[in-house]
Amino acid sequence: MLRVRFAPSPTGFLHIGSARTFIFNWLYARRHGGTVILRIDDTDIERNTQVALDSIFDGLNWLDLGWDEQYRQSERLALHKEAAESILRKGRAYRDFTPAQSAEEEKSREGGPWLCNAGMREISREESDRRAAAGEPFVLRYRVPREPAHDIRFRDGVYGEQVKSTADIEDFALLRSDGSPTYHLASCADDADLRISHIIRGQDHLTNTFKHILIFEALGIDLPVFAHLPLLVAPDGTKLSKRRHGPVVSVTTYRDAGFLPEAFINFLCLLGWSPKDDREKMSREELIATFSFEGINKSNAVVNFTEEDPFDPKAVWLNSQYIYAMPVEELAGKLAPFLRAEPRKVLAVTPLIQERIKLLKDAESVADFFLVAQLPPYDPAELIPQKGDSAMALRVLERALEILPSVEFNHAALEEALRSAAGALGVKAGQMFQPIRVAVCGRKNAPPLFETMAVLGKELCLQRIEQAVQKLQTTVTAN
RNA sequence: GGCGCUAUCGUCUAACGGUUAGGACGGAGCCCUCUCAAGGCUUAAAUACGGGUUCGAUUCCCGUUAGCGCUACCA
Repeated sequence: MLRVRFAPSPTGFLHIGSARTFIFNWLYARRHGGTVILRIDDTDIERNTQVALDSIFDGLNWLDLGWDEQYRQSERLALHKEAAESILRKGRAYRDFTPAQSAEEEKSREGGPWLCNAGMREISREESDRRAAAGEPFVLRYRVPREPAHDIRFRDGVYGEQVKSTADIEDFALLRSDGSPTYHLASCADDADLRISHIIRGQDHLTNTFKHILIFEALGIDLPVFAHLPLLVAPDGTKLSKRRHGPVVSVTTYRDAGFLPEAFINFLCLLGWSPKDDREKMSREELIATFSFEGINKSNAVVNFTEEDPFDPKAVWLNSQYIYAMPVEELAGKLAPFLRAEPRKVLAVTPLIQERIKLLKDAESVADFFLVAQLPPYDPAELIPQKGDSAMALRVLERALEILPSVEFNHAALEEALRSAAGALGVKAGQMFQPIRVAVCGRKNAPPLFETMAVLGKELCLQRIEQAVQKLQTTVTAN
């Protein structure tokens, strides 16, 4: 039975690298009919926060992929302790009574590899038991088999054969001096207990895997399959981090900007993985059917964001492709929270802005003039058409005011009326449309004029054109 | 410092010894067009460096350089 797990620790919001790890785990499980386990790795009591935990669930829920089982490490401490004791009983761990070192002392040992605190490995079991019973604090360390050293090897699903000598592995901690389990112990004990068959995680754990293999061996369980994912890095090449890069790496930032979860997932999949053909936009089903470790790249992938633009242009482009392909009713539903207008209005506006937004949030600025009662102030010079003057603008608008009351507000009738009016005035169609567009929308760049006018309605259009005429007249007299 | 991983256009990537080194995003240009978009077409842009192996290396090996990761009683 194939079982995978995603194990975030609630020390900050869910970041996009973690989200990708989750997605790849999910895809792999769905592809092979396996089980997805969400395990909250909250053994670091100092740094865990409820806000972070909520943010992780916010992000995960938004992705809408779901999972099958859920656990919390802090509720499984007895299991971790038991694992630690069993390792100690087997003689594969020892108590280290050395007091915790300060940061400065840590620095002083730089220059050579630290492997263990000399002497502590050799303390007799009797003395060790006695001192522990007397209440002396200790760190429980793995007794890494050295002298003779031997190679630990495994085959990574992505990186291939991996070898490391035990001579290069330090006696890492299993239990802290307060008795709490470290990440390595808790993670392995849980992976063993939950019968995780495939561990798919970030490449930052590649070298930790040797330690984990030692723990699994001591626990006496079969090794799972390991597959490590290349890291997501910032444009400066450093690992994405909440501290250095801020909210741009948070999944909820993407949600709030109006990414569609499908597009976001699609984008993340393309970072460090390739279907090996030229497909870019892929549905959830296609991703499940295509995903495999063979397609995963070995080198880190840059998420291309800047201070001015927090989102990778490719993510934005993919999102736009999903928006363009979406049925109007569905898109209108997604747009509603961003537009804060009545559903009927949103539905009418949606087809006009669908191809003009890349993020749902863009709708706000693209569709504003549809939704406000009063247009924000604009420069009357905008009303002047190409190769024309304010007199021409005035003639056009006044003419529009004459003919529009008797025109039915639909595409065909408006086009017919305005084109023939242009002919009668001796101006080009564009010169006719431009002043009206600005009068009605308050700016030069807007959706197609006739549909726009139809949605706005006759009354509002006439009102706005009248206002434009007044603007022009006051500027003319002022000059 | 030690150990490990990685290295193709600005970015994401394809080419698992033989290609004019392909695609996508972004850029530039053209077309379409009532503006803006969308769409179509065209274009610039890469094998980090140095040695091998081979008839032939982006591809295999070694070295250099660079980046990243681990080296915690963080995860």
